[in-house]
Amino acid sequence: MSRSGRFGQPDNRDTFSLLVLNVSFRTTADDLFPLFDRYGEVIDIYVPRDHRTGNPRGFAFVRYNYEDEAQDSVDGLDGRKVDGRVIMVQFDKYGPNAEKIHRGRIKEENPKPRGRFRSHSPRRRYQDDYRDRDYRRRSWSRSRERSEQDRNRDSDHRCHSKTRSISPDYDRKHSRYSGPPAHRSPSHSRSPSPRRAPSGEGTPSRPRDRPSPCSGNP
DNA sequence: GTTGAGCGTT
Repeated sequence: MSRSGRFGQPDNRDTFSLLVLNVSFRTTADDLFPLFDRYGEVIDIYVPRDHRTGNPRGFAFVRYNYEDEAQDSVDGLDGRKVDGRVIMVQFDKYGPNAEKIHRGRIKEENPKPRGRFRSHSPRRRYQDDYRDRDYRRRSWSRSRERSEQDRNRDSDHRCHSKTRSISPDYDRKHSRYSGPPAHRSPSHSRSPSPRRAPSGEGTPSRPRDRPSPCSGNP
């Protein structure tokens, strides 16, 4: 629940979401509530956190009922120092009302760029990013092939400097921690491990299946 | 425990 206390039911349909960037890691929704509530009625405030550490990511989302209040909040809180950090308030580009923001009078009512903190913030257009992001996702198929090649090359490069002085036994014992890069992914579904020793010899390594290019390659 | 461009959960 994004309710930070007395927040009612947030309506994503008629509400305007504001993105607050440059927020201190210690700043919470409760700290931003009195600040944004001054310029208008805050519907809801949400501060995304990291799933790994649980720490805030450094930005928050503020929802308003009317764009007027949102714009007023942006004009008033944008560039304001909060918790010793200068925050940047701007409209979200992913919200349902993103189009209204672009075609709305928000842009017209702001003909004079304050140029206070936007000068050193060369943020790219999200429209292009959105398309670019989709393009990257489709390139994942080819990314896999490149991954194998890179890995192969890495193996070759390693046999020229390290594997040379290390015994296979030593590598095998420590191969569990420094060998497979997927040791950090507990998900079994993600790592099907297509190449696994069919014989239960108890040797995770496959010296026979994968001959060393150093010795078998003059 | 850290960090500093960016886009979010029941």
